[in-house]
Amino acid sequence: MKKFTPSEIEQKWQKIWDQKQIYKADLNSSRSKYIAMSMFNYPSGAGIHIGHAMNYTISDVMARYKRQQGYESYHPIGWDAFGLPAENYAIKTGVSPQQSMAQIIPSYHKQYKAMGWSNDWSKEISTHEPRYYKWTQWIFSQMYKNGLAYQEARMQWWCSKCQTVLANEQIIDGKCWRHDGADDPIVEKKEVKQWFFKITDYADELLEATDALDWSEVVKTAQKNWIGKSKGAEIEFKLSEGSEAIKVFTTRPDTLFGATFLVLASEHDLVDKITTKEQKAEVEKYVKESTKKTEVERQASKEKTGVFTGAYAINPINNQEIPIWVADYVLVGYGTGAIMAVPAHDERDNEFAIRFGLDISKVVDTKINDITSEGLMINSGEYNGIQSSDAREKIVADLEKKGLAKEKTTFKIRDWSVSRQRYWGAPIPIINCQKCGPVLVPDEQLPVVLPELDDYAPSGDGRSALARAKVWLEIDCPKCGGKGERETDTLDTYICSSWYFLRYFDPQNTDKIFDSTIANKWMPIDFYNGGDHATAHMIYARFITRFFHKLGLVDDPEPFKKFLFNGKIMASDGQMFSKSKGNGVDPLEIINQGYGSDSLRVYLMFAAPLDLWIRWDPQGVPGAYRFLNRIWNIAQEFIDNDKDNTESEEVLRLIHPVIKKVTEDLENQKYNTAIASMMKLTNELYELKAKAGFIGSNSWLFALKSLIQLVAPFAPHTADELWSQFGYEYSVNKDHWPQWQDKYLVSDTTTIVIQVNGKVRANIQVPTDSPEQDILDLAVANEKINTIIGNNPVKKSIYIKNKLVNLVV
RNA sequence: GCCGGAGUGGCGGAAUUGGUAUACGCGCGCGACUCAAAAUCGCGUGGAGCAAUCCUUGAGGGUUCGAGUCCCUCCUCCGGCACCA
Repeated sequence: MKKFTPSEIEQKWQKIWDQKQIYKADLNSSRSKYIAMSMFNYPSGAGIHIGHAMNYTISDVMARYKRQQGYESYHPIGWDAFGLPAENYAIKTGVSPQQSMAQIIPSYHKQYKAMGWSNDWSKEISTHEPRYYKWTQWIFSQMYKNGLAYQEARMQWWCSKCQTVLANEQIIDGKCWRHDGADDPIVEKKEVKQWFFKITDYADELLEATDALDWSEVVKTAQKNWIGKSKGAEIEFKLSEGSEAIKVFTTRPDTLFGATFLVLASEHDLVDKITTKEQKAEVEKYVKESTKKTEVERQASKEKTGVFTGAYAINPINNQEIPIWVADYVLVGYGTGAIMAVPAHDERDNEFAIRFGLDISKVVDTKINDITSEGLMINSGEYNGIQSSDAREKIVADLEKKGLAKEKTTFKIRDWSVSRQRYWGAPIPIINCQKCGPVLVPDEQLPVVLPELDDYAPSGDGRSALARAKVWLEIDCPKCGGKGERETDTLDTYICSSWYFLRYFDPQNTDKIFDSTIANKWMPIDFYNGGDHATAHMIYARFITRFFHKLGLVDDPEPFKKFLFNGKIMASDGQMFSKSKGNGVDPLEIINQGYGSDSLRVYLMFAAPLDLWIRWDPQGVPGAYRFLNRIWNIAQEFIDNDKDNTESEEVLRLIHPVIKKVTEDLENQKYNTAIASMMKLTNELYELKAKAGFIGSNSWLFALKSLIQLVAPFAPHTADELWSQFGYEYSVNKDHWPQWQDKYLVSDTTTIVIQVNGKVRANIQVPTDSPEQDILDLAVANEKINTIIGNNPVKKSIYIKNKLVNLVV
């Protein structure tokens, strides 16, 4: 009897898979397509850890399962290579990021292959290669040409450690996402000229399409909140003096009679113009201080702050003169950067009014403790007595006739800032001409190749290291031929990752970003998973795909048909894995201990439902190993034994329900219960073997063969080895999935539970589908039941077919 | 504060969606094999009780023949958003 030696068989099969290219997908195949993938990886010097092992195994199992079912299954591979870590490493060591990627990526190949992931290496891509980022730059050009890319000076979040601008989603608790430790600085604001993509143009359609997605609910909610649509009205308040007017956005126009003052954001354009001489010094001081303050500081002080401008505006509904204030609780980036304050019906305004002694006027009759709810209108002139929800529309309609209001919808989502003042990214294909301003690099001159440098540190003036690359930098304007300079900003790496899945279908194309015919055959991605990026990456990818859809490049506007937001794996002590804590677990270490990657894969997929966070259990892999070893041993026993041609219904009734269960569980990514049912089956086969010894029968062979097929997505090496030992044609990992037969799902006898008053008292064996009366007779006749019921008459009985009977006495 | 999700043995977790609660695994205990250990195999394992039996899905109440599952009140934990007008 052969021993189970994962280290031998895993290497053997990895070699064979490589040689025979079993996982190479034929993109033009006439089979039905299936594509499963996890978010691609950022290659770092540290290599993969157990969290990656979990992520990538999830999609590999799906890809393998579908491949076994006969689909043309594509499990692509690529690298998200641009970004700060490689650049920081380059700054420290002088080794160029290009060079370190050339070293790191091959070492990742080894790790990925050791995990037994069924990637198609022939179509590998990496975002840092010019042949890839040529098309990242092309996307920028297309955005520009379609009016969706623009440049604007804005106050931006700035990380003094990275020396770069940060997007909102890169700020965690007021600190840079890469520098969020206790000693790290809080992000600052700095005025920088930035390139933006107009994602706000797509806000509505992104939101509309969210509900229909087959995605983890948490992610859909997060995206909806992020887009943050609210319907309301824009209302114009004329100033008491002068011709200026202030527009405010409100979702509660019904409370307009209660608007007793206006508040402008510190950065609002009119602050300067309207402030009176007397108030000027105080306002200027306040504005200066509050713009310097970071988000954290603003939130930290719960006390509302603000200052009176000295100016007044006219409430358009009742012509009352109300004061205009400046306060930092009003945000410049949302709505119009100005609000009408209704202290009677808004908690923040209420707090502010109390602090500064401003008028509070109740205009909706609400419950005492709930000032923000709806009710009947009061103190509102002709609108008194009607529902506030009706007044909302009426007031807007009435003011609209006078040109003082209109219905308006606003969004929380901001345009996507895509400029980074860093070296290691795709250069923005723009030439800044002294005469013409920014001019697009002509498409035929793409890619703008990133030059290798001696020093990769940012130039300190806010520009990237590219500002020092003289030869590269200086270039004539493509429009007028005059002197120009290349843009030194590079593109946010989120752009690289927002379209990579499409390049998987045509990775070598030098003429087009991808061939639409192939892409349309393969899109959308059938299965996508990851444990991060519920908003940023997942929204950007949707945005870019929708943009491509409008360009006519893809038919389907949504990229990911199914998205699983999986949980993460933590250290045994409940902390996150981290290098500094030294609590990391290296998958290769587990594999090399002799357990093999199959056991690791089984453990990771068995430990819990995939959306749950799990703790690393050192006993888990040995447990999974034991299970595979049991399959191995029972298979060896069959091989070593004499065969007969007998059939056993008992065996078939064990295996067929498991085939059904595992198939259905895989469809729903319920891997843990799929594995549990295979473990249970294995145990039952052992029991049966001890009891009745079916080892050499046809049915036994069928059961073992099916079990090997079922376990193959999780333990592909072990499965292929046993498959070949059974003498079947290479490979179980392609086109071999068992089919269950319904006739073996039901047994001819069933256990019926007998309850008395809802409590389980006995169970009886009866022929399946017995008539109700037979069951009731048997139940009442049952000795144990009889003693419980005694002389009490059965008042009522409930019978659930083939399950239970409940006697009420 | 708001929006999600979840509380089940010593632990990770099952439960056909209202029908035998604790599947499967880990851990633990006992036994077989062994000079011994490991590995492997077998048996046991929610709690209380000698037992019959009783109790048990965060707490309390309700609906029902029957509730982990549905409804109400409360508590705790996790995740996301957070002065978004």
